Amino acid sequence: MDGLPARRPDPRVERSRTIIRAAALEELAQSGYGAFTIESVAARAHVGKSTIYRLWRDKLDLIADAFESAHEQAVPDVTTGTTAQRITMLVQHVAEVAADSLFSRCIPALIEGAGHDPRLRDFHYRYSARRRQSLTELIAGGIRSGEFTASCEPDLAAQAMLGAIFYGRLMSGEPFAPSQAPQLVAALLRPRDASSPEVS
Amino acid sequence: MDGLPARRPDPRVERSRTIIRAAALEELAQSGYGAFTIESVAARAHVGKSTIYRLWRDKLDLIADAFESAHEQAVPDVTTGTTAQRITMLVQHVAEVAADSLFSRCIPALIEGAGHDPRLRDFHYRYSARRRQSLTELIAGGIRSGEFTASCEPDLAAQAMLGAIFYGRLMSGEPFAPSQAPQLVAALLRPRDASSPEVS
DNA sequence: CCGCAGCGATACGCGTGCGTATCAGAGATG
DNA sequence: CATCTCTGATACGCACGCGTATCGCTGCGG
Repeated sequence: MDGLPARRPDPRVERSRTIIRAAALEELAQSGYGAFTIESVAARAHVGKSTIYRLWRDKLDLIADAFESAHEQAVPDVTTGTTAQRITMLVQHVAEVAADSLFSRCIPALIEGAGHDPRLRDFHYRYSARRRQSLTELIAGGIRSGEFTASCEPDLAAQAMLGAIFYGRLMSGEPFAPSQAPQLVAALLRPRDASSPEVS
Repeated sequence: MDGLPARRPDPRVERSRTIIRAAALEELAQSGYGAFTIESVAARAHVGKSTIYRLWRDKLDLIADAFESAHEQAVPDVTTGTTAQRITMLVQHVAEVAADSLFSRCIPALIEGAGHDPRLRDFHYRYSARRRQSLTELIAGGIRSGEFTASCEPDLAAQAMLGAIFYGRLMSGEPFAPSQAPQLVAALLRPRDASSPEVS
């Protein structure tokens, strides 16, 4: 039915998409959601405004797409070591990303945007939930296997770990130091054998 | 030196200030920082735009002042019970405020605004730091007095408790349930005598 | 090497919010 | 009751950003 000649895709299109998405994220990081403008993105990307409107319907569409593309910084699956070690590494990884990455600098914008656009809200909640769930499952697994005893529900422990990280990021000038991760994890998981470590 | 007749202050002025500050906070909660407009506030407060500009220099001045006035919801000084109980009550209080209060609904706006205006940033950081510090001191006191053993540095424990609360508020649809507060506190503080409570 | 798709630049109409100015009337003062 | 401050309404000029349209040019595909 399609008598179309099936022309090869022009490489310029994908190149534009990539450049513009990156510029959009930088703009979100710097200006936030409210002050985000298509014109700033165009200037930052050294691109004509029309190119942006050719590739995305509107401002919101670009923002949502930029976030979704940034999502690809997937959490690396740590599969070596004891469960406690794997948990520590996961927490440490999240702390590092939160401390310094383009995506993390966009989180304030994402929070603000989530209050305005359902599509952003869905993305934000889903993304956060996924990160939290994988940590929860790791903790639950460690408890099931008897490696340690949790001092509270796995999900609550996960929330405390992630919360500590983001509290530093969002509510104070000093981000959470990744080096504190082991201490934080140890505080919430009690090895079955060893006695509790004392802190003077 | 002042030959001024010292006229009594017109009550309408303070009344306007109060009404407009409240409307500004509601506007921040609903629209966020970026979409905040003086004209919306005026409409919401059933007040002329000129009245607002007569009492505040500009948009930022109003926002900063509205936040500072909301700050007055001071944390009640809990002074009864064991230190652990006082900590639990404090955490529970923060959780309740975070779950549902006008001020807490403004936090996304505050975070966004902190990225743009130094005055808002100072307020935000100072306010958060104060809350965190009072919790830290409470924990440190309980450790010093030998009531319990912390499983980590007091400040880190405080960060985990507050973080868990705000993670629920900002990063997922479900706010932190205040009923989880005792479990969270217990997980991070170990009574010196009793054996650790097990969670199946 | 031809033809066309994608490109940057530019200009446009529109809406919106800023911060200012003006003005008549309501309400507090004394 | 006379006075004068504060108030809400309204209009203004300005700047900015949206989303659209147009136009030559560039560089890719065939």
